[in-house]
Amino acid sequence: MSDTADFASAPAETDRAGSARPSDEKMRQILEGARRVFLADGFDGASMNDVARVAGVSKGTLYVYFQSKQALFEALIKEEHRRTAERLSMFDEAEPDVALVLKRFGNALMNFMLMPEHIALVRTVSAAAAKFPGIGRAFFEAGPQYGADRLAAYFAHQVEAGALAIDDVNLAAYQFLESIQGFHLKRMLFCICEPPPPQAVERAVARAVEMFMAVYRPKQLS
Amino acid sequence: MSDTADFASAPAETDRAGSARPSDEKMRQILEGARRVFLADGFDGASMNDVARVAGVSKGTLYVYFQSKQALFEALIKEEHRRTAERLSMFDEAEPDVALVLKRFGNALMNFMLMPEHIALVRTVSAAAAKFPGIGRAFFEAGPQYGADRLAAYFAHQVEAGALAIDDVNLAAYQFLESIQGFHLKRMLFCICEPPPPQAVERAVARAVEMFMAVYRPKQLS
Amino acid sequence: MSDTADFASAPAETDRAGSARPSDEKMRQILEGARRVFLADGFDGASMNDVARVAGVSKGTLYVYFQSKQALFEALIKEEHRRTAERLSMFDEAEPDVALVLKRFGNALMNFMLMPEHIALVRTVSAAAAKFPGIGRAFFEAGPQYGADRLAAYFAHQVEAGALAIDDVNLAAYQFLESIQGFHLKRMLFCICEPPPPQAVERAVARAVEMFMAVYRPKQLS
Amino acid sequence: MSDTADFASAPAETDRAGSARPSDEKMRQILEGARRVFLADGFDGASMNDVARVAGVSKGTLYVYFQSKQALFEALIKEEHRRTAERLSMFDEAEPDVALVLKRFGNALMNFMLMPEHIALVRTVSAAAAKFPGIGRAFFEAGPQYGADRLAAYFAHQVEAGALAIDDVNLAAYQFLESIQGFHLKRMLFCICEPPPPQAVERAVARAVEMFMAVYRPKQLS
DNA sequence: GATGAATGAGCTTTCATTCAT
DNA sequence: GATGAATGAAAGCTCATTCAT
Repeated sequence: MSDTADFASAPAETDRAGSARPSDEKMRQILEGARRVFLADGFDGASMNDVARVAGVSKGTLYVYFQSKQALFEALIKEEHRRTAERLSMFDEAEPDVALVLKRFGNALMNFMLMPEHIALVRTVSAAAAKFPGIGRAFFEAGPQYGADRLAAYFAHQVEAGALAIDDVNLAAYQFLESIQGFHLKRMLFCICEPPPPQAVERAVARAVEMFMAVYRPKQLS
Repeated sequence: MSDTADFASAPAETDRAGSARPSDEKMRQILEGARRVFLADGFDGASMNDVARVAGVSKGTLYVYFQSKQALFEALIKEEHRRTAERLSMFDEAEPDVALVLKRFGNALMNFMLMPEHIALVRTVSAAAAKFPGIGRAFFEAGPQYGADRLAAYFAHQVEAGALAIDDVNLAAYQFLESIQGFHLKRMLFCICEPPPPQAVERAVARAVEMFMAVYRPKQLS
Repeated sequence: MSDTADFASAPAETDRAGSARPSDEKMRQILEGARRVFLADGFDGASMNDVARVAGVSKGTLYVYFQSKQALFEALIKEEHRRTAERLSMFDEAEPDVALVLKRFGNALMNFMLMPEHIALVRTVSAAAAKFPGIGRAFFEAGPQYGADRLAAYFAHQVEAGALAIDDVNLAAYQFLESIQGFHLKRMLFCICEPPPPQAVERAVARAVEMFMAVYRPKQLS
Repeated sequence: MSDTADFASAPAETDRAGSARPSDEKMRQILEGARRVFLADGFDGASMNDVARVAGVSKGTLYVYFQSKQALFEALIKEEHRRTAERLSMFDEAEPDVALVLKRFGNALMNFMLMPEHIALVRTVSAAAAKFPGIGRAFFEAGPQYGADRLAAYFAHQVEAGALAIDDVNLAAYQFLESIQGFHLKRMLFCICEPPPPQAVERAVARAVEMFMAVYRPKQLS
């Protein structure tokens, strides 16, 4: 999926029954330290010294687990992809009220995306994308694209069931996603403010759903 | 407007007859060099050495015009704000076809925002926003917010004229802006691809306008 | 013989029936790895990591057999002394044609000394001699000096037998040895070229023998 | 003549009337520091930290004058070549006593070659030759080869003048040079001892000249 | 005995910044 | 005003060595 090396320098994993070997523990410490430092300072701004200190290991140990700063960064971003993708919840296909499903989904998505940690990730990855295109691409595919694909699939089901009237489900998915996120996400990306109050988010989602339903609600029932 | 120093160290401008004095020339060279280097490498990734070389001046000269790397960066970003704001064209209030105005505006906006240079600016600023909040805020205000305000004002006029039916013109402005940009901008931010072909952009704009008009076209005709 | 530690940390050798015990095997592996790495990279340029990898043992094992990098290096050089000394073949005392004996010896010596491996050893030892005088001395005694002593002893026999007329056999031995080696050895030491073709070596030896015989052939027979 | 870069990173030399610009002074300091440190510790054993300290400049300054450790080392060795070649004195073509000329030359050569500094240079260069073949080659050409060429030219003149009978002047030159140097040079290379007492050197030279004259003195007197 | 994870000092190199000219 | 030589702190990374298993 990506053009970058994959944990290449990690100590060989013997994979015995999932027991936490010392190296697993160190690996977790290192990635956690890297997460804190890289997301706060960006790739160029972070120093391996800081990573080591925050992770609570020696500088040398970092290089036992990862070949280079870049390799550690890439491993971290991949780890974050995984988490990101896992956070995208399922849609309740059984629920007949499509607007309700979209509202729930939209709110969950926003609560996740506006977390300072996620904002930091977006910032860091987009900045790094100029240097490491593979990282940007992998993140996009695991994040925005993956989410849009899932939503489009949901739309396709609902269209089949007669609950929505959409000619291009992919386009509709992107339209919906962008219309909820855009405003608050941009504000936070550029560091305008603290996360907005929940009501503000809910209102933004509600308006986006209204707009969406106004356009894509089946017309023929009337 | 911003909490950061303002060209503080630039040589006093005596502004005689608008003729290009040597220091103006140097200043322009430096900012041009800074633009090339900072936008390519980010704040942390850029070195003053590179800036000096690309600008064609000595390293010492940089510090004659700007107190520090940070001051130079801030001056650069402010310069870019100015250009950005200037690019946001006026709306043709006289044109009765609102959809046509929106299409023209949307296309012009996208052509500008998807330029690799602008993408680099967005990346650089959002990354820097974690370190220099003032810079992020200033950019947001001069860019996205300024554009949204102008669009909202246009909407307000059209509502007054009966050409649109919008209760919250600010929200409508953001909805419109995000629904055009989101998809392609994100793809480029994460380095997915070259600028999309003009047709793709036109199609995205057309769809956004359709959606917008479906929701906000005055209903009284029925 | 030398002022440096002597295999101090090697596992005690119980020497049972000469069978290859595991530790003997490891020891051989380690010394072979050390030989490859130290002769290629020099003492400072070599890393224990590389030695371990090339030897096919773990880094820790190195320190089971040798106290330190320096101790391993010294052990290696001593091992090489032994091989070097063993290579210096006997002289055929029975052969009446002294010139023939010298030619054979000279050719054998040169073939050995110009082997890339031996050149690497000379380079490495002479460089290390500044840091570890004992190593340089031991090598000199086991190599050049040992060879000269053997040759001088042969000369003494021939003088006694009336086949040569030499007043200072030691000096004569050094003169002979240097006049064969010098040119080609220096060229290879300074990396001028691949080993010279056998004919070139044979010619150099022949000339040296001629010169030697011209000076030291007994004059009174005529 | 060599395949390595030539003072590439040194500040541009404006070469005005040989006046000592500040950078010339620093350059000399740096090369002097490098000489002390590299010749004492070898290329790998030396650290740029030590060079800076001994030279009395900051570490950063080293990199203003030389791109890298390797570049500094190469510049140093080239500087030493120059000195070496300059030390090889002319032969007194007018002196009719060839043996006397050879003795004087031999003694001067040995006094130079056995200086601890020169020994250190030989060690360092031969060790470095494995890593940087260009350096070894350049040194060989500027040193041993250059000297042998000069001596061969002198021989050619004397042959023409009837003072010597030599068929291969090149070979004769190498034979002579090696037979004086070999013994003492090797002893010092392998760190056997302090420089030998002058008498020992004179004796070695005298014997070499005797041997040489025995072989190459014109035979037509009989 | 053998391992390899872990260390911290030290390596080469870069960088933002200063200052005499 | 403009320069570029000089700096020292800090960067990424390597290494000889140790120690629990």
